[in-house]
Amino acid sequence: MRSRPYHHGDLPAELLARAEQTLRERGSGALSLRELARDIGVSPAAPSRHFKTKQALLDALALTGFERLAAVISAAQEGVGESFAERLDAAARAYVGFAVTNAALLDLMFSAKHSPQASEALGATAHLWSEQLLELIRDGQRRGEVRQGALERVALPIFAALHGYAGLTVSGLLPPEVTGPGLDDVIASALRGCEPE
Amino acid sequence: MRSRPYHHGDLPAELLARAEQTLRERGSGALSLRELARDIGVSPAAPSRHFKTKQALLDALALTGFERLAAVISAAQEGVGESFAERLDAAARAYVGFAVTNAALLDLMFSAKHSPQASEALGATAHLWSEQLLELIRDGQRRGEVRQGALERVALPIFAALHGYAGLTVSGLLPPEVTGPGLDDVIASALRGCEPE
DNA sequence: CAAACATTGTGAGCACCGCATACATTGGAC
DNA sequence: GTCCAATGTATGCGGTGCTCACAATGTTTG
Repeated sequence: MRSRPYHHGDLPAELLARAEQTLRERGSGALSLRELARDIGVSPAAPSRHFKTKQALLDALALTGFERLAAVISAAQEGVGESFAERLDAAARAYVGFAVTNAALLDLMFSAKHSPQASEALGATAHLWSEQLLELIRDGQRRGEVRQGALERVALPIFAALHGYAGLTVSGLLPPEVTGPGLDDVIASALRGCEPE
Repeated sequence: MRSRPYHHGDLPAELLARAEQTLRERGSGALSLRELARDIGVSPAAPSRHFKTKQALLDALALTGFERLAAVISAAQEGVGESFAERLDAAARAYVGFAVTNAALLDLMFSAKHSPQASEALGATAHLWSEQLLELIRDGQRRGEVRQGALERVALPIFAALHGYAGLTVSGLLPPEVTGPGLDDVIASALRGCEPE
C-alpha cells in the first residue's frame, strides 16, 4: 500500500513551482518551507536536501525570475519596428508588465539580502538580461537615435526610470489616476533624456 | 531594590528607536519583537500594548521614515540656488542619500505589504513628502524651466528615475563603476526629459 | 549479481517566533 | 481615598527554520 513512492521524482522543481505560486498569491513573507513540504506531501526536512536554507530557495526563485524576465523582454522584441523608440517602448512595457504581474518575485530579485555567493550567480543572470537592454541602446546609438557616450552611462537613466516606475506602481503609493498614462510619460521622458544632443 | 520601575516611561519610543537600529544593522528580516523586548528589558508581551502586531511596528517605522525623508529633502533646499536644475539636483542627492543610508527602511516604506488602514496614514505622510517635490516642479514650470502639462504627469518620470536609481544602487546588482557617476547621469537625463519643448 | 556508496526522504528535537489570554502593578481622575 | 484605565507580566499555543541520526532508495563497481 505504498501511497507514495519514497522518492518524489523531482522535488526541487516542485518546490520552486509551489513556492512561486504562494509567492504570487500571498507574498514572500508567507512562504514557509514546512508548509511547502506539507503541501507537497513530504517530510519537513526534505526540502533542505535541495535548498540548504530558506534564503537559498529564495535565491533560486530570484534566479528563475531573471531568466523569465529575459525571456519576456526577448519575446517582446519580436515583430516590432526597427526604430529605437519602438523597440524601447516594447521592452519597457514588457518589463513593467512583468514587474506588475510578478510583484513579489521582482521584490526578491532586486532585494539586497542575497547570500554573497548567490549574488554572484544572480549577477551573472541579471547581466544576461541587462545585456539585452544594453544591446538595444547600443543599436540606437548606431542608428544615431541615441546620444553618444559610454553605454552604461547612457543606459542607467533608462534602467532607473523603468525600474522606478515599476517599483512605485507596485508599492501602491501613487494615486491611481497617475499610474494609467504614467508609463507613457516615463517612456517619453526617458527617450527625450537620451536623445542625441 | 527596584532594579527597574514597573513602567518604562516611553516604551513606544524606545521600541521604535531600537527597531530602527536593528533594521539598519541587520535588515528588516532580522527584526523580532521578542528580541526587542529582551534588549529593552521588558516582558515579551509588552510591545503588543503599543503595537498590536509586528506589521503595525513596521508601519509605524515606515511612517517615521517618510517624515525623516521629508525633513532631509527640506533641509537640502536651504541655501541652494534658485534655478530648477540646482534645486532638483539638491533634492535628488538628498533623496538618494537617504535611500542609501537607510536602505532597509526605504524598502519598508515602499513595500506593498502594509495593512489597508495603515496604508491610508502612510499615504497621507507620503503625500506630505511628495508635495515638496511637486512644489519644486511647479516652481520650475512657473520659471519656464520645466515643460508645461499636468503636474503629476511631469513629476512622475522624475520620481521614477530617482526612485529607480536608489533601488538599483541599494540592490547591489549594478557594477560599482556605474554607481559613481550614475546619479549625475540620471539627474541630467531627468532634466532633459522635462525641459520645455 | 551483489556489495558498497551516494542520494534523497524521515523522524524527532531544539530554539525561536508572533500572538492571545489572564493577571499584577501603577498613576491619575473623581 | 477609591476606582479605573493604562501599562507591563506570566504563561502557553501553534508555527517556524534548522540540525542530526536514521531509513529507504538509486547507482556504481568489484
